[in-house]
Amino acid sequence: MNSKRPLANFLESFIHFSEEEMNLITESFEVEKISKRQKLLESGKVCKEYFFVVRGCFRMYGIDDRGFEHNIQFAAQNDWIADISSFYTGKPSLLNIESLETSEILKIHQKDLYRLFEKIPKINRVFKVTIEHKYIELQNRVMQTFSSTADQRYLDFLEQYPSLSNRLPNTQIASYLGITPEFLSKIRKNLTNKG
Amino acid sequence: MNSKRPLANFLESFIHFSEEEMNLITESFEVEKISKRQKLLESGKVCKEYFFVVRGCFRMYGIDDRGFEHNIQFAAQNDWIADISSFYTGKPSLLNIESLETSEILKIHQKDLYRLFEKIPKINRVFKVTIEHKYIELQNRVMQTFSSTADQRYLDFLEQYPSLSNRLPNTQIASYLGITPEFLSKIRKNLTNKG
DNA sequence: CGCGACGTTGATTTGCCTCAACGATTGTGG
DNA sequence: CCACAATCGTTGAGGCAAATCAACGTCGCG
Repeated sequence: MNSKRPLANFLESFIHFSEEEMNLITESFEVEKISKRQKLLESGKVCKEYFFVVRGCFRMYGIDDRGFEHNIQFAAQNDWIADISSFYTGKPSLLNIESLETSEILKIHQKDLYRLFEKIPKINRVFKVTIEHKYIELQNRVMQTFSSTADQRYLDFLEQYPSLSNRLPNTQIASYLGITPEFLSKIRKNLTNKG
Repeated sequence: MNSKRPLANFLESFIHFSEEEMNLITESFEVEKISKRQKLLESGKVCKEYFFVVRGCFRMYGIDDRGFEHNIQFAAQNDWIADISSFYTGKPSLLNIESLETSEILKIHQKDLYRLFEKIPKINRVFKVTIEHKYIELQNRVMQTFSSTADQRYLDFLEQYPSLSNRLPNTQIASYLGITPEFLSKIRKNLTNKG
């Protein structure tokens, strides 16, 4: 199946898998086309699936007491997304996952993933490394949030995620940075005046 | 060795290890007494060791451009601490790890940990779960930072980490919450007036 | 004892939010 | 293919949460 090629490539970039192993893996995933603004996970439900993004873009976000949304992370092609907290604890998720573009994903159900972990233990490593990456990202983000003002964080975002900042609406970027869209607009105005 | 007992208990709470396995594991760790304000890791150096806290308390923190410190996380007894980012990438750390009390730790060198991963693969699971916990903690923290004001975050901290909030100086808690000690003091005053 | 870390308080400033209003752009159904 | 709604980006006036700066009291400890 053609849309499973990116997953195979992604996995191979970590460890080599035999053809048999790779078949077992890719067969455990299901292709799905996702329209814009479609939800993969809704808060209150348990996250039972892990998603690999083949093409398109997603955001994971929470909603606070006053009804405001806050983006926790984005995921574009060749990235993974799931509410790890809910997935591993089995508790209802506090977060939502939603597409920001027409997208295509590969999804694997929890029980199939656990079966893969048993049958092909070395695939554990891929998921361990993936979480480590996301952990590091969050750690940097906490540090950055406490260290710098919003305009610096915006500049850092542009530099760190050029491919994302091109395609995302500013409202989504503002939500990720923890500021209002209005204030981001003012930051952008200031920057063009200077640059 | 008596001070390795807590580690053995911790590991057993996840998976069972044979006596032989457990010996191999505990022998890979070295006991170390740590005095107050002693550093286990200094920014600029590569984090080559993973630490298990037997007793006492530590903080991991970064220093921003203006010289201000920001606490990323605390670790008390039965918790792990290391700069995972530096440990796994091999790059110099941006963070510091420092004791806040007289403490006792078990430390394992990277090469010994990797040897354990090979010889006793199932121990991987313990470290995977540990990182997942810390990932979830960070995720909640980002969400909380963007959602609520400092007094709410302070109350949440008291509730979530009662054993830490008892023993930590308020300056350290303020640094963790991302506010100044002065402002935390004002928050506390307001709360006592109300309560 | 005297020094350094810690906690507190007040006056002032600032980064960012709130609310309201208004173009521009996109998209969607008739 | 146009009309209209919805989303997005911008601008301005005013307000609030938290920082800054400075001063001072307390406590533990070498």
